[in-house]
Amino acid sequence: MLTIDLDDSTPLYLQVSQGIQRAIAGGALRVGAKLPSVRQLAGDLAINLNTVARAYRQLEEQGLVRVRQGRGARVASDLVSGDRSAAEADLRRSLAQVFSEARLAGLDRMVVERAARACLDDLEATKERK
Amino acid sequence: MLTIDLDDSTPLYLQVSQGIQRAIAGGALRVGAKLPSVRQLAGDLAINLNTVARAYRQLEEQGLVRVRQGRGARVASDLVSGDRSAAEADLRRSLAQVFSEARLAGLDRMVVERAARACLDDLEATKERK
Amino acid sequence: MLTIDLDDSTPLYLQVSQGIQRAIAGGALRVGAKLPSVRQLAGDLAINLNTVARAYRQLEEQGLVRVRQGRGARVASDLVSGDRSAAEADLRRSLAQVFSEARLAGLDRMVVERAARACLDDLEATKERK
Amino acid sequence: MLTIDLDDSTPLYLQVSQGIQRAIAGGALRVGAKLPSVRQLAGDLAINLNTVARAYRQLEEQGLVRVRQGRGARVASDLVSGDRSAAEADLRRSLAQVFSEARLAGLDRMVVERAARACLDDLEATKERK
DNA sequence: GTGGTCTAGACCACG
DNA sequence: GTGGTCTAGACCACC
Repeated sequence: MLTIDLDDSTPLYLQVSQGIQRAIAGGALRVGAKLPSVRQLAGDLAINLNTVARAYRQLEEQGLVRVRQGRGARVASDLVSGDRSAAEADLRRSLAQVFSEARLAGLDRMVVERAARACLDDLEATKERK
Repeated sequence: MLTIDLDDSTPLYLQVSQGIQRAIAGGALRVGAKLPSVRQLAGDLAINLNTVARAYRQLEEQGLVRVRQGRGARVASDLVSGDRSAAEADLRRSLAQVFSEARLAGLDRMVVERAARACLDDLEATKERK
Repeated sequence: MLTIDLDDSTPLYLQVSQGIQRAIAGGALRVGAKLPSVRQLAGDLAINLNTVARAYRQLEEQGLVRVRQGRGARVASDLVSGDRSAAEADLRRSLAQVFSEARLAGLDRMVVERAARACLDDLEATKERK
Repeated sequence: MLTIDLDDSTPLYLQVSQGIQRAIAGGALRVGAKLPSVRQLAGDLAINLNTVARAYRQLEEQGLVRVRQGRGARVASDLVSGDRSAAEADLRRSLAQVFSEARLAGLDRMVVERAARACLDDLEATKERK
């Protein structure tokens, strides 16, 4: 579920933290769920321990995860604090770029719309089964 | 229409090339249209000349723009080459991340859907007037 | 009066020992007073027995507390040994940091001064009633 | 002005970031001022480059510093965002602990008061000379 | 030249 | 056994 792609230019620690973010947003990781240990996850993903630690630190700073010395990390929340309208502006900016790239790549509007709907549905899927 | 945000951590040259990509995708810049000169754009945006040059070089590598010595740069195409299905996979990956972030920020599904629709409509708007 | 905050990143054993230190400094626990047993306090605070034991050990090393096998722990002193001028240097270093953080957080000088006075007063309050 | 104490159990990266925080709070580093480069500061303090980088990253996350690729770091603000009343609660908690330690070390109230006043004065000193 | 990322490996602190 | 810190050194991205 959490995969890393060495050919992706996104920093590894971001690939890790974003993967966990998606799992939290989608409900695969509920509040209170335990995350794998830094060492374990580093081993599974075949990346360095410090890289995973940095990802966890970032998630903790966002308030999504709570790390406790010697007791591992748990999901603390499924909401990040911050300005709602700023978030919406960010969303629009990101979507404008993503959609532009898709259209330039030759995907027509219908394909893009379908992909968007599918992604949104995926996101809710696990959540509903609560 | 092309703006630079120095507080955005996105590299300057990417902000430039992405802005031009969006203009091409949205039809504001049609095939054959002349781009401002490197020197001029650098002056307008108050950034380094090399930074703009790098953005143009990137666009040329994508095949969107054709730069000719001494005669400026023109839009060469509104399609980048590349595998269609790879593009769709990229799109889904990007959307999954963008939507996750929006949901974690507290935006509900309806707001996200509306934003997506609005962005897609914006993208077509200019194009239709062809 | 002694509370544990699991969301505080301060190690649990330090939260315990510091709480007892404050009680001794403020006179709530006088020299000779009996401390709760390790087992009892661990139960009350719902934390591990070893954690409390470690706090007591630290207090004993400072000379504030004397633990006697099978007879519990008592306050041995309300003074820690050590260089007076070193303590003053420590105090200044700590205050410089604490005040800086307060000012950066937007608290103005008057608020900070009032808080300092209030804390000092609190500390003496119980003591005076000796 | 910024010194590192290897005998202090405070993590090095925190010693660095706190030192810079104090300089900003005290006005020694005004908004817009350039910080030394990561490499330079690491060299001056004889610590590892990554340790300084982590301190800078932390300051950037707090919004006090703005780091720009290839162009170094500058002071972005002398205020951290956050709840004012939470900051005051933090202040009181910190002061309670610091004052307790001072009293236990044998410093009498007058000495502590004088130290507090001196620290506050120091903090304002540079600022006033604006 | 600037900062960013990643690795490898060691040691410590915590519960 | 958990995470935290620090180091050393390499390579890359940016302007």
